[in-house]
Parts: sequence; structure tokens; C-alpha cells
Amino acid sequence: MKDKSDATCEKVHFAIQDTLYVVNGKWKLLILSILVNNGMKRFGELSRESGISPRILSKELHELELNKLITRTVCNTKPVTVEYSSTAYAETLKEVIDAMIRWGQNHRKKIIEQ
Amino acid sequence: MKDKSDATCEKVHFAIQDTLYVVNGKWKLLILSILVNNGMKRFGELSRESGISPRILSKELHELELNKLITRTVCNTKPVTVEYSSTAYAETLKEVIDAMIRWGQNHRKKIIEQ
DNA sequence: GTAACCAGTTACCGAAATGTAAGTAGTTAC
DNA sequence: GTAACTACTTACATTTCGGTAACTGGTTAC
Repeated sequence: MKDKSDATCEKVHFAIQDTLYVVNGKWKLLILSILVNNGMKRFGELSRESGISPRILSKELHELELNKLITRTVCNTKPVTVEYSSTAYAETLKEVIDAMIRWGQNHRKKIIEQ
Repeated sequence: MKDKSDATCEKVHFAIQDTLYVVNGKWKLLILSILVNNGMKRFGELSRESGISPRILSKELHELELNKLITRTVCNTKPVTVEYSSTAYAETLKEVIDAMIRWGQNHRKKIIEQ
């Protein structure tokens, strides 16, 4: 260790693992970025716009809801529609999402330049 | 879409997926955070401090090296030791790493409070 | 009554990620 | 020569992830 105590290192270790545990996989951060940046979406819209199949999307939305990152609202339309929105808590992930978007855009540039 | 064109949404989509592709899995961001925040580490140190088994650590380090995020230096010690360091390019990921550390620490607090 | 739309769910499958345990290879100390 | 240290690699098993296809259930329009 150069400049941090063992305990601090351990905290950092846990912190990263905790975050990864909540937003793991290929899709959760993408779904959140769509909802956080564009507001409410219906199930079908999310599926089409993200390219996620219904089975996976359904599972991911359940998990995000369990972690209080999105809300699910059933609307009294005919046929029924369901609206998914990001919660205020999900806004706290915006920092992570935006950092990843910026890095990905920059990385793509770097790769193309070569 | 509320405030963004389809093309912009698509770019955001790609950007997130690109980032996830480079730092996928349970371990890469943890390894990078250790190297970025604490400087050079040897193979054994990394394995012990992160709790990653040699097999996985070796694979992850190879992939990080391929993406120019770390460098591998063999030292003329007896027995030979190998030093891993983060590159300048890895520093550009610090924004993502630090955002994840902050979010994870805050999230853990939230969970414990309940 | 049959086709269509919405929001899923179920069954099944293959690939990828991760883990454990043991082994390799070079060097040093006793 | 045997044990111990370094840095891995190999073989194997298991778990998790993600994908396709088909199906359910409720409603509406024709």
C-alpha cells in the first residue's frame, strides 16, 4: 500500500464490488441510462430501443425494481400498458453512467484513429 | 425520445456497451482501482489483496494489457518478480472507477441504515 | 370468432464466466 | 536433495448469463 491503510483499501474493494453487484451484466446500465436520460418508457419501447429480448428485459427490470432504481406503473389503458421510470435514487448513478458514456465515446475514437 | 435524436441515443447505447466490453466481469475495475490508486503491484500482491485466484488474475491481466490499460514488467530479482502498473490511459478510467467507489460506499450506507 | 396488440412468462439451450486443485519452471536457502 | 519462494498454467467442474422460440392472458377491432 502506498498511501492508504488496509481498512481503507478494503472499503474501496467492497465499494466497487457492491456497485458491480447492483449494475452487473450487459444491460442494466444501458436500461438505466435510457430511463434516466429520456424519462419514462413502456416495456415494448424499452425492448425495441435497447434490443433486449422480452425474457431478459423482464428479468433485468425486476432486479432494478428490487434495488429501488426504477418504478413500474400499470396504466389503465386498453390494452394495458406499463410504464417504467427511473427513481430519484437512480439519479445518483448518473455520475457513473455519464462517466462510462464519456469514456466509451472517447475509447471508440481512439480505436478508430489507429 | 424526449430530448434526444435517435442517432444520439444510438451513440450513447454504443458508448456504454463499449465501456462494458473493456471492463467487463467482476474483477477488471477492481484490479484497475488498486493499480490506479496505489501504484505498482506484483502478481502475488494483487492476488492476495484482491482475493482473485491465480488463474483468473492471469487472464484478467492479459486482457487489461491487450487494451493498454496496464503494463507488465519482469524484474531481474531472484526469484523473478513481475510488476504490474496502470498506464496513463487507465487514468482516464479514474472518473468511472471513482464514481463507482463513491456510489458503492453510499449504497452500502443506505442498505445498512434500513 | 379470429386477428392483433400489449406485457410479459416458460422451456430449452449454448456460451461465457468463475472457481478449485494441482502441476510447471526457475532460483535460492539449508 | 528437499523445501520454499516467485509467477504462472492446466485440467476440470460448476455456475451464471444471455439468447431463441413459443406460449399465456387480457382486451379490442372487425
